[in-house]
Amino acid sequence: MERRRGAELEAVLLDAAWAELTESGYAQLTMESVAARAQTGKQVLYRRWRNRAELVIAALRHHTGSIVGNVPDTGSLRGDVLGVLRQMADRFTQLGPDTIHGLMAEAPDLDPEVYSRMTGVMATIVKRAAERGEIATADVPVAVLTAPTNLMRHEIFFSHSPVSSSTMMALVDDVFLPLVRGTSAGGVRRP
Amino acid sequence: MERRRGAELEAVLLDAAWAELTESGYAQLTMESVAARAQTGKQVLYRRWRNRAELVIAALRHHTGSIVGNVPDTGSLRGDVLGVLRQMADRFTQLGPDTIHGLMAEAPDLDPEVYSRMTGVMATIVKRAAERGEIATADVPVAVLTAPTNLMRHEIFFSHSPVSSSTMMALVDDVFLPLVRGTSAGGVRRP
DNA sequence: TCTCCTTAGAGACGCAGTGTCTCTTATGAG
DNA sequence: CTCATAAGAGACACTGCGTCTCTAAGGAGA
Repeated sequence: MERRRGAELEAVLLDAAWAELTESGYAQLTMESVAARAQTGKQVLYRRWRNRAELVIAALRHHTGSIVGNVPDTGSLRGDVLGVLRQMADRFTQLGPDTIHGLMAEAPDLDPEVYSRMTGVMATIVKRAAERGEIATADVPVAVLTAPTNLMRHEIFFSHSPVSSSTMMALVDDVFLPLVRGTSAGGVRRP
Repeated sequence: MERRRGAELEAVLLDAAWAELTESGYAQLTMESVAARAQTGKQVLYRRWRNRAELVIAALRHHTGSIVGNVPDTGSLRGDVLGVLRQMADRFTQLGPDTIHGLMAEAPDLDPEVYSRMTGVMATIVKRAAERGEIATADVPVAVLTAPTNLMRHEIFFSHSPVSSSTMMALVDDVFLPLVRGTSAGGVRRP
C-alpha cells in the first residue's frame, strides 16, 4: 500500500474537507466524513487540527489562497470600492450562509483579522482617491470608512441568496460616495 | 405529586430554557439540561417544539415579550434613530454572540421577519422627521434607510463585546444624519 | 543495505446529546 | 365516577466527537 505523507497528504485532507463543505455544507461535514473521503483515519486529522472548526478554516485558507493582499486599483474611487465588495462576495457566496454561521458559532476568534484588514484596504483606496483629487480629503470618519464593507458583510450574512450587483452599487452610490463627497440625496446617480 | 399542565407548564419550560441560555449560553443548552431544570422529561419538550432551535426561539419570544410595536418618538430624528439602535442593543446583548450565531446556524428562517420590520420602523421615523420639517424629504433610498439598523446588527453580530453608545452615535452622526440631511463630512458634530 | 523513528491507516472505545418509544399515573372534562 | 389526555420517568438506538491503541510503511541516517 502506497502511503501519502507530509504536505501531499495534507493537501488531500484539505481538498476532502473543501469538497465536503461545498457538496454537503458545514452542518453535514464531520471529521469522519472527511477522513472517509480522504481514505484515512480520524487520527490523521486530529494530529493536524484540534477540531472541526480549525480544519474547516484551514481548508478555506488552502482553497481560496492567500487572503487578499491585492487592493483594487481601477483608477476611480467607485470602481475600487465596488472591486472590494465584489472580492468579498466572491469569497463568501460559494460557501453559503450555513457554513458562515456555523463557523462563527464555533470559531469566535476568526473574524477580527479579516475585520481590521478591510479597514486598512478602504483607507488605502480613499487615500489614493484624495491624491487623485477625486475627493477633497482622505480624513474620513472610521464609521464611514468601514460602512460599505460592514454593510456588505451584513448582506452576505443575512441574505440567503448571493448578493446582487445592484445591491452593491446601492451601497456605494447611495451610501458611501455621498458621504465621502460631502453631498448626498439627489446627488450623483448611477451611470 | 402535583402536576403542572398546559400554559403553566409551558411557562416553566420556557423560563428554564431562558435560564440555561443566559447562565450557560447556547452551546451548553441541551434538551436534557432544560428538562432537568424544569424537573420534567424530554418528551414534554419534544411534544411542543421539534428541536433545540425552536425551543430557544420560543424562549426568546416569551422572555422579551412582543417584538417592538413601539416606535420611538423623542421629537428629534437623531433621538429616534438612537432609540431604535438602543432597542436593538438591549434586545441582543444580553444573549451574547454565541447564542446569536448558534441560532443563525440552526434556524436560518428566523431573521427575515425582524429584518423587514426594522425597515418599516425607520420609514416611519424618517416620515415624521420630514413632517416636522427637520429634513427636506422623506424620499430616502432604501440603502440609506436600512443603513443604521444594518450596521448596528453588524456590530452586534461581530463585536464580541456590548456595543458602546459612542459606536451607536458614530453610526447616526457620521453616517445616517449626513445622508438624510444631504450634507456630510464636517457637517454637524455630536453635541 | 540495514536500522530505527516517525507517522499513516485502521478501528475500538467512552462519552454526550439527539430524538423516539414505552409505561405508569395524575388530573381535568364530561 | 369515568375516561381520554398528557405529565413524569426512563430506556433505547443512533450519531458524532475526541482519545487511545496497534500494526506496518517508508524516510533518514549509519
